[in-house]
Amino acid sequence: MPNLDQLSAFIAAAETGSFSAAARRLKKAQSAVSNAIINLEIESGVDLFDRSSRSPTLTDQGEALLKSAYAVQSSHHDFVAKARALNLGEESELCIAIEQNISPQPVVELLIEFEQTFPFIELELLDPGINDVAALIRSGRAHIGLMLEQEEYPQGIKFKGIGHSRRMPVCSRNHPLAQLKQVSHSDLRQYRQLVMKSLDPEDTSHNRQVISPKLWYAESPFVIAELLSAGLGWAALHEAVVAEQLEKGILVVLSRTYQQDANLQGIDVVWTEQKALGKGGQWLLERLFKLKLG
Amino acid sequence: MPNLDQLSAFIAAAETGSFSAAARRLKKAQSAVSNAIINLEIESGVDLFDRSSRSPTLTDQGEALLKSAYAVQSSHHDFVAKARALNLGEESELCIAIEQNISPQPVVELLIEFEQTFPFIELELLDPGINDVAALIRSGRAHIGLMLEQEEYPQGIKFKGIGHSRRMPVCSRNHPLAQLKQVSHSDLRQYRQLVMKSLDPEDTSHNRQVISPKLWYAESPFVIAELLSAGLGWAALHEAVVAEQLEKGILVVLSRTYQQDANLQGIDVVWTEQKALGKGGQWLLERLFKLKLG
DNA sequence: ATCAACTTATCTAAATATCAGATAGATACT
DNA sequence: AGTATCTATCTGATATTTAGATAAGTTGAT
Repeated sequence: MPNLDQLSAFIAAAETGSFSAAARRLKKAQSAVSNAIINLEIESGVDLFDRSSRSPTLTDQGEALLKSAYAVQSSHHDFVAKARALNLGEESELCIAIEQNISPQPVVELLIEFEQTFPFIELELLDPGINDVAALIRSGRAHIGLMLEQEEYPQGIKFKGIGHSRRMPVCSRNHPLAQLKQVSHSDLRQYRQLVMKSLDPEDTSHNRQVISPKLWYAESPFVIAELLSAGLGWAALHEAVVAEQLEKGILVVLSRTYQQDANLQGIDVVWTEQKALGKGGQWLLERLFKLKLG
Repeated sequence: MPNLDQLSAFIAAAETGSFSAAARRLKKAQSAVSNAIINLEIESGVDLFDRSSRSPTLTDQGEALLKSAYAVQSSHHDFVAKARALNLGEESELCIAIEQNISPQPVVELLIEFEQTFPFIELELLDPGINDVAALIRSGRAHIGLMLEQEEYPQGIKFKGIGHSRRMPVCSRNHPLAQLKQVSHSDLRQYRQLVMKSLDPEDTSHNRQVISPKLWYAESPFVIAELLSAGLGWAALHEAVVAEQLEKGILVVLSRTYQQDANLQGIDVVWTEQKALGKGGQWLLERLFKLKLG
């Protein structure tokens, strides 16, 4: 039953220690504050102030309720602030998809700042497998994505390169390939190759990676890394995926006799202009453009 | 500017999917709900509902603001509930002092239930050294205490025994005393004794514990246990304090040739009736009476 | 003790906000 | 077409809130 004006009067009076001062702060008549607090006391059934002296002082119970009053007031401020943010063009939610092959760390650093700047935007993070980011953007499920570059994108998708990721053939340190000083294509062909494959059945980009005729597929590079760690086959994986296992010595990089320079793959920011981005999305996009990855 | 009635109307309409149904739930006229929501939309500057079809549906922005509206409403409910609790005789805060020699664990189990039963009472826990609980109760700093029994308590303090704690002479496993099969008083007198002493300079109860002429004092039994672990002297400590270090073998109990039965010391609940306890304090007191410690 | 300067409580009348009821127009379903 | 249900809007009645004036109390200085 107590309303927000009564709570504001209560808070102002508690902070200033005077009903009159509270009235001046709130730009209301003294009688308005006095009435508000008396009514609040009647409705809540609690004596909030001890008026025996000149300046009213909070009772113990008043002190306790003051904390709850602050809680109401601050959540109300949040409501108003969120409405204002929406009015100024902030979206209410933003979904970002970062392909698993790409290290999220530089983006996470941006997001720390994002959280401060746009406290009311709800953020969702997706980490799809290879080449699935574009589909998420296109369907509207995600608003901004980071993915390994493709030769062509679905219509309506915009993209911009922001760096590179190194891809390298790796296997378990116990794998026969790991015992060779240098491996050639014909060496690789003798063992099972694990290839990343998109969820999208139309996507055929994985075919360009095929070297060995003995193939298994997985959507997630992390699943592949696990298989490799268990000693199964070899795969071309990105540094972000295998950095930790290389560090620990579980996986090793194969030295190649061939195409030493084809191992750099571009990283693109992708988004769509069909659904216009809000203030938060624009801010994030601009920051992503300034990144230099790899 | 938006008020609580408008937020209630917003929430009810969002939940029922209809302004009319919301009005029925809130027992108001349909026009009241319609006005409330329209005014809320004007004041916040956000279109909350899409009215193009028969039943209004939340816009994305409305969905976002609904969450904030819930936050305001629930904190307001908390305010009202807290006021009601205070009215029904709950204190706003309760301070419990548990002497360090006593294991807090049985009380902690009670407090789990307390937190559910009295969610609005702020609880403070103190863990004073030996014999300082009574002073905290007497000064009003704490409302309920658990302490090792004393022969007499300050005036105005009420107490009730709820169990016992075992006190035993302990020292480091590397200490010379630990090498003896059995220790006598004259053995103990040869080494430094560490004694718990109250903060209160008037308190002389530590004198009754003195055996050795080589004395050091500490307020906290845990500090004494640390000194013992480092190999310094011996002390009579309670099981709650040294259980862990006995388990690990850092400290050992000395086998005595004397008074095998004087090692049980009573545990009292103490409180005062000068300041009447509220509902929460009464509840806790009754539960403490039912405990059987030791 | 007296006074000045400040408090809070209370009263009144006016301004304001809120509400229920009636009505009209729109939508969905039979 | 007909029925039921919905929302927006208008209107007058009701309730609440407000400012201003006033009374009475407190504080601290003179």
